[in-house]
Amino acid sequence: MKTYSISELAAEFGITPRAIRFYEDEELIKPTRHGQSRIYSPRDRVRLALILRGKRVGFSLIEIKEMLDLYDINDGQVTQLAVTVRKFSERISLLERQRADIEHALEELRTARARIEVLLSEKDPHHKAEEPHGRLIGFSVNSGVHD
Amino acid sequence: MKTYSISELAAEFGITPRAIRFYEDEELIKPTRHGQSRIYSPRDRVRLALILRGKRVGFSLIEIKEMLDLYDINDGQVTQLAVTVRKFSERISLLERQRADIEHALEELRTARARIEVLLSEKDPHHKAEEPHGRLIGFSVNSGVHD
DNA sequence: TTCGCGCTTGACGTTTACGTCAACGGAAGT
DNA sequence: ACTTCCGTTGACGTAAACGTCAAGCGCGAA
Repeated sequence: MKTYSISELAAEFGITPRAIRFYEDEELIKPTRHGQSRIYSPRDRVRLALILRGKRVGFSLIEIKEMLDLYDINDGQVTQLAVTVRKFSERISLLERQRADIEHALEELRTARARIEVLLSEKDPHHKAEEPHGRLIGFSVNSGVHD
Repeated sequence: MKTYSISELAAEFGITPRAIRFYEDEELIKPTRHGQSRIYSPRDRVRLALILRGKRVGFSLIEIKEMLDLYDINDGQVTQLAVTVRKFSERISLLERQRADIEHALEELRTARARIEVLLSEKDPHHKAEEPHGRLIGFSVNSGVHD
């Protein structure tokens, strides 16, 4: 079975060895050892990928640990399934809101960019542009205020 | 024109006055004053909403400030439009990746929840469940490792 | 054997985004 | 006049997620 050194993984994922060791301190991964050196299995590598993805979607390391533990738990007996379901449901609705936020932000950024590009194309190939007078981007007054 | 007090806005957005003052320290909002007290305009309120949405999608306060400044800049002369476009494009692709990450996470959470619910329904109404032996959720080995 | 390289474990520093007092000020009700 | 709010400005504390040394170990090449 293939193994990895800490710096290999660090390079592959674009992080530092320090970060990986930190994840170990926080008990998110437990590589084996060869003497003193850490040896990472493919499974460790997958966990690392999951950790990073978790981070990208805004989870804290503690939350990520909890979720990884939930994955692992079911290797043995099934514990507190109801709690697990509740947690997952909470996560899901949180993520759905976040996705909606992102879509809003994307929309605004895209239209803003489009307007700016119009300005640029008016300036560059021909010569002048005088029209745009007020602000470029109107705030959408109802943007994100909770219900 | 309607105005708001700091605690009004704090209550409306579910944050503390301290947080709002902090945003002012960091120059993300500049309310007017009546004596010592801060007076917030509808525009300030919108900015606050944008700040919070920015946070929800993972921007730092500094990044949010930059973006708000970009919105404002165009009230006067048009500065460094090309730079603006580039920044916006970067943001957009970053957000798109983040959205993809979220959709991955949502998928996994939903299927995991579904499987757990099956286990629960087998346990509760009738009596036993013996089959589930290995782990519940298989890691999708290629999950999020960058290209 | 000595060099350099990669790895190790502390230990302390740093940034972000506020929380948490402390001490004070002005307006409003009784 | 006194208390009660709501607001203010410091100043210090805190949690998360590492960064940044320092000092040392083991191992293969020269």
